Amino acid sequence: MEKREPKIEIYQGNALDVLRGDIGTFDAVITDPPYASGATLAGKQVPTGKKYTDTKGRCPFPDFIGDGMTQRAWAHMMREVLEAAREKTSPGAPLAIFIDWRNLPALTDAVQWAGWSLRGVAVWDKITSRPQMGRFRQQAEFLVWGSNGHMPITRDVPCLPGVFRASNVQGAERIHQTQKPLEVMRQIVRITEPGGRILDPFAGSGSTLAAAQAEGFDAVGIEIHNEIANTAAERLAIDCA
Amino acid sequence: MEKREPKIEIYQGNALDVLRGDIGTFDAVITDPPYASGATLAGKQVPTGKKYTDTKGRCPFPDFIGDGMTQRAWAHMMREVLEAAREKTSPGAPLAIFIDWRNLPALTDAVQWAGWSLRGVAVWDKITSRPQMGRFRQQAEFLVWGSNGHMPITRDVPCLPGVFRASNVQGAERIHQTQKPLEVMRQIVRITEPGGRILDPFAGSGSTLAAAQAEGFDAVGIEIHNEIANTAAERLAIDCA
DNA sequence: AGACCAAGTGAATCTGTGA
DNA sequence: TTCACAGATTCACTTGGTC
Repeated sequence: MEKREPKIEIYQGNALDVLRGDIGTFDAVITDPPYASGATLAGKQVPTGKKYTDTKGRCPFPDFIGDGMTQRAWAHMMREVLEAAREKTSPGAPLAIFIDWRNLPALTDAVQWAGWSLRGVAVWDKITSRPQMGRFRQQAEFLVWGSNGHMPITRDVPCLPGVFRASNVQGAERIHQTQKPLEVMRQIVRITEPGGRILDPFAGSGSTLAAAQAEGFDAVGIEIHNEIANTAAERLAIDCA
Repeated sequence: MEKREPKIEIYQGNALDVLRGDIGTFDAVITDPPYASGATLAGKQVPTGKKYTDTKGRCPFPDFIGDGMTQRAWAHMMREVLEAAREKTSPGAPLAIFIDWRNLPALTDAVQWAGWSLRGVAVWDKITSRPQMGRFRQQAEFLVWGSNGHMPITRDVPCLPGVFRASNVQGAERIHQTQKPLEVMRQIVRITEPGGRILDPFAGSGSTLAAAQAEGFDAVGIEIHNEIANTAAERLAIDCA
């Protein structure tokens, strides 16, 4: 059998608006949303430009939209997007969402409110991170995952790891602040059944899409920020819709 | 300077009752509570003996009390115990609690309701676990940690890892179903300032106490189950109060 | 090398209740 | 009595490590 080239698409726009349009159905939802990490407590939001700066105060990346929300507003937004996504998703399809420890409880709530079955929390071990005297390192990010209702174990998908060990993307490879390593994303997209079509409603630099491409899945990304969407399209050598 | 032998104590009884008595003050709270993981949904409680069996249906360890509660009741119990513990704890003292992914959101709530400042989530990577086709392995447990109010970074404590990789305790070493590896516990108790006194309100097999002993901290454990308390006391070569 | 094991899980089967 | 449904019980099972 001849190998078909996977079809990868990016839409520039708001996830909810795009999901309300005619974009077909999906067999997996895999994403890395903005984290609202400046806003664990109301009134403590930090402008994004101040947070992701290097030691000299430079911030080489565009701000995200969504970061800087309060956790309440963020959870509400996530629930709406996840619900809209679920409505375009086949029964039993998997869901996988990256999150940090601060927003993990809010996200597990949002996932369940949106009608997904919560099934577990996997871990990305970044191996290194900024050390802090007298504390445990902030060395891991989390992958909350679940399914659209009942998920039979007879799907044509192997057993996948529960901890991914990989260093952060650094140097010229890195085109987005919170970019996930391709080797990690390639393992994660394999939760999709062969031939499946993946949705990433917060596509960012397009790591999910690149992994889908590498593993032979069709994929659709949505990215609200124009500049980031164009960078991702360039990386994937496709046009941005 | 001569090295003093650390003082390790175990009380057999209910954590709340013992904490209301005269047991002095503490410089850290480190524990591994029952997870109530059979009861994520009300009405779905599984008797402990049925859950942690091997492939032949054997279960060589006694049940724990607390497992099999609904998540609501469990969260309420945790809040009460953590609040009572905090009242016996010095300002800025660290808190560290093991939990699985099901109860992590409920626990972060309980920690905050009990007046502790939530500071992070570390990870124990168990390396192996039961595989399941088409899923991410359930390969990690979590360590929710925080402090009793403001926690200065000038404490005399080094930088500690955010991910602990260690295999489960197996064979004759294992005296409790859910025993944590000593090498992991030794790293965790080091969150305590030198010379500090550690409280474990759910002592179980006494891994926290053994680690405290090995690292030179005083420690007090509370264990409700008589048989388990005696086994722990034996392991630590002390008497059970 | 080989046996054994995993803070389990899903599917199939059995049991009990109410219409 | 039969059927529908929910809850409870039983059982088969998977990978990679450790002993």
